[in-house]
Amino acid sequence: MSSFRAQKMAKKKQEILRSAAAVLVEKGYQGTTMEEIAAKLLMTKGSMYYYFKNKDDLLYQCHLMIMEICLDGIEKVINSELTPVEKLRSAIKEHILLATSEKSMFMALSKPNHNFSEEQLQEVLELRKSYSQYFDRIIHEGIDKQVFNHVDVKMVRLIILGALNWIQEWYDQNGPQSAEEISDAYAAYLLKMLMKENE
Amino acid sequence: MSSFRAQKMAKKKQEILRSAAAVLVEKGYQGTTMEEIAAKLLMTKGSMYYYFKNKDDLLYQCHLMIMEICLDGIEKVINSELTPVEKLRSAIKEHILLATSEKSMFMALSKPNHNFSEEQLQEVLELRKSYSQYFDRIIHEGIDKQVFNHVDVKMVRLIILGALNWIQEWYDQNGPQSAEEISDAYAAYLLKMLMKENE
Amino acid sequence: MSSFRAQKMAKKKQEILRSAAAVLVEKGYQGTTMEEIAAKLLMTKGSMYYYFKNKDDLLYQCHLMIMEICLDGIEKVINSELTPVEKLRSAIKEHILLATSEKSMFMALSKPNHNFSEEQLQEVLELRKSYSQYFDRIIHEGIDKQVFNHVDVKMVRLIILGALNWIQEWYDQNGPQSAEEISDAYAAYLLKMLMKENE
Amino acid sequence: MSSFRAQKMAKKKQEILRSAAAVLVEKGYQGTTMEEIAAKLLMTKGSMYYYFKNKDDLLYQCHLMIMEICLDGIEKVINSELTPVEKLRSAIKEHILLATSEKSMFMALSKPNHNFSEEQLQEVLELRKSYSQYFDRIIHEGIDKQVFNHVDVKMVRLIILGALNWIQEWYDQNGPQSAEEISDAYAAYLLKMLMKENE
DNA sequence: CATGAATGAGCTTTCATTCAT
DNA sequence: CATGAATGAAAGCTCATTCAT
Repeated sequence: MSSFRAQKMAKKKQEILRSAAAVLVEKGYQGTTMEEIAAKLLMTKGSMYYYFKNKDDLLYQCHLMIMEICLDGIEKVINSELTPVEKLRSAIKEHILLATSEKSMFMALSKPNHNFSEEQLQEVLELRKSYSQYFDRIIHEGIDKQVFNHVDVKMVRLIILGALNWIQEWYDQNGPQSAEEISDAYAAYLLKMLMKENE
Repeated sequence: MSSFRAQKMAKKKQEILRSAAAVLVEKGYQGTTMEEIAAKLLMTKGSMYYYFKNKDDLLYQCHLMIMEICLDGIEKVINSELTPVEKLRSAIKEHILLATSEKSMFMALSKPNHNFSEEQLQEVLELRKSYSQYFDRIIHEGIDKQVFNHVDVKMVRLIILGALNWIQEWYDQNGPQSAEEISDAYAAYLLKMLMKENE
Repeated sequence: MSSFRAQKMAKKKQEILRSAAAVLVEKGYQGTTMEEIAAKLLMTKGSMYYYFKNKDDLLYQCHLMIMEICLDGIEKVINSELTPVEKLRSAIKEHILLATSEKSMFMALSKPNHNFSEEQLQEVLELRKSYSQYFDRIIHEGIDKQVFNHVDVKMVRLIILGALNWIQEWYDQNGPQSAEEISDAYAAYLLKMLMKENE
Repeated sequence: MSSFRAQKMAKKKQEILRSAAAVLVEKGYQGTTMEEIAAKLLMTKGSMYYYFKNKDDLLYQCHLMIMEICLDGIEKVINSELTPVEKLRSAIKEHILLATSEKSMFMALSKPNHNFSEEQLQEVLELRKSYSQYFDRIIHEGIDKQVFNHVDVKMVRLIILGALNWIQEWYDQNGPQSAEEISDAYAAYLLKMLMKENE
């Protein structure tokens, strides 16, 4: 069956994407070289062109992969039976855990690169939008159920995601705070923007 | 007077830095070329080496300039007679206004580049730290005066600055919200994290 | 076998070095461009970076190669069964033949370049010293065997090597004197500085 | 009188030439920059174009100046009342003294640069030839007067000049041997090639 | 006259990409 | 499939040269 081959290829692709993401995070788009990505996998530069059309394609797929992981995470939250408060708390924690876990390649996400084709760019933005909308949905749900204040949903979501995305800029694996602690604190403070002020 | 010449040179340097910052924001460090910076000023790339030792130097000075502008802004706030609440609100607004105004070259600030010499990196980090500390000071003042809750100052400050810095990622000059509106909303919501919960 | 690949690469490296040496002789260090070295081999300058880290590295290896050829030549002479007189004559002839033969890239040797790293410079100077010392050894042997006068060995050696090295400055492949004739004459005259003056 | 101006200009030219020669010796033709030459004289790059048409011109004149100094030296020797032996000894000493004296810019002489115009090149070669011929003349005189052996004059002269010119490659102002000692030794050994072998 | 400023040609170097084997 | 080797476009940088002031 050709599906065996296809599967094997998909595995390899994933491997490459992971390696690429790691370099991407550290060096940025233009600073990431095919050589370096390949080296991490004990491959040669040339080989990667069997799996990906070109560098842009590779990095594009990299984006997709990361976004999918994120979306998987939040979808699980959305579909759970939690209260809005707990959902938002979970979503925040999930995001931070992903963003700080070693394999996280989140940073690669900022500024989806200009080298992307219009089509690719649209796809990435679409996924981002989906992700945002999941947050919006949680917030709306909270407002509807009257546990959250009547806020400007978009603004609050932008604040939350901004705060979350900034974490990679300063997070240090060996720093004093664990990802766990950070996510607890963040969830607590950010929820204050939303919660009705009586207890 | 030689100071005249020097002044003229300084002016030109500033011009270049501004141009550099603009490109930097759009293309990122590695994506920024001397050619492009120069082209915006109708200069040739060769000319830029009359003013700056090399690309790294140029971009380093770029960082310094931006940071100084930011620091000037917040220092004015700090030294004002405002209440802590108003100070924080002002600092947030100031930051957003700077970050969204045409002169904003804020984005250039993320990930101070790896090409910086150790010395340069230290200097940049030092300035960033100063900026952060000003926020911390305002928060502390609020806590001392019992208008703010007893929060983890560092965490809250990271949330605030994260939210603020993320604005450049989505802010669109021609978008529906003015910088003014955004800053009002941001200030309002972010302050909720801090304010005592009685009305 | 990987040794096959390695060997092929070594061959190519040698080819490049030879080309480099030729240009080096004609244009001097700073005047030598990667482009020109490559052009002679119908390659592109970019390709050369597959074989050598950079221009300095290339030219450094060039030095090493030439010195090794020289050292091989004189070592054969040193280890022969010839009398000191014949050894010196042979060494002189060998040097001139090498210096004038098409493979001569001798001139490249003058003024080992300032771009060399301290380490590289030391290595080159070390090899030069070895070469000089071989001449010294022959002279000493002649003195010990009482066929040469009691001379200041260093001075005489400097005179000899100076005279030899200068040949490239004026030697013309198509000139009236063959390398053979030149080397005969040089050997004869230079030996006069050393020979005992009896019959 | 315009001759006053002319004289002043000539002085300045000489100054520049001296500075240029110094740099030339150390860095080689391509390695010498107008900037560096100017810096040594506390001038600016641009100013030098008032005195010299371009870099090649400057370096050409540099050659001329040096050659003239050399020629002056040997002409004095030639026209003296010394014996051929003494003349040759003097010429050798003179050359070495010039070549090692701090102001010596001899090294600049090797490989008159390819950037010279045909005309300039001819002129330089002409002067060199003159210099060589003076040596030839001394040798011939010695042969005629039967104090020198019947040698191949050209060969011997090439050996002598080669040995002399090589000195700059290794001479070190602070080395163990003084220029005086070196020139004594060189003169003594080189003369042995020529002297009749009886006493 | 001297110079500050600008220019542009030319160099070294990097790197995505290709392709024969 | 994988890779060694080559390519060429583009970048950073240097420097001789020019010119208005």
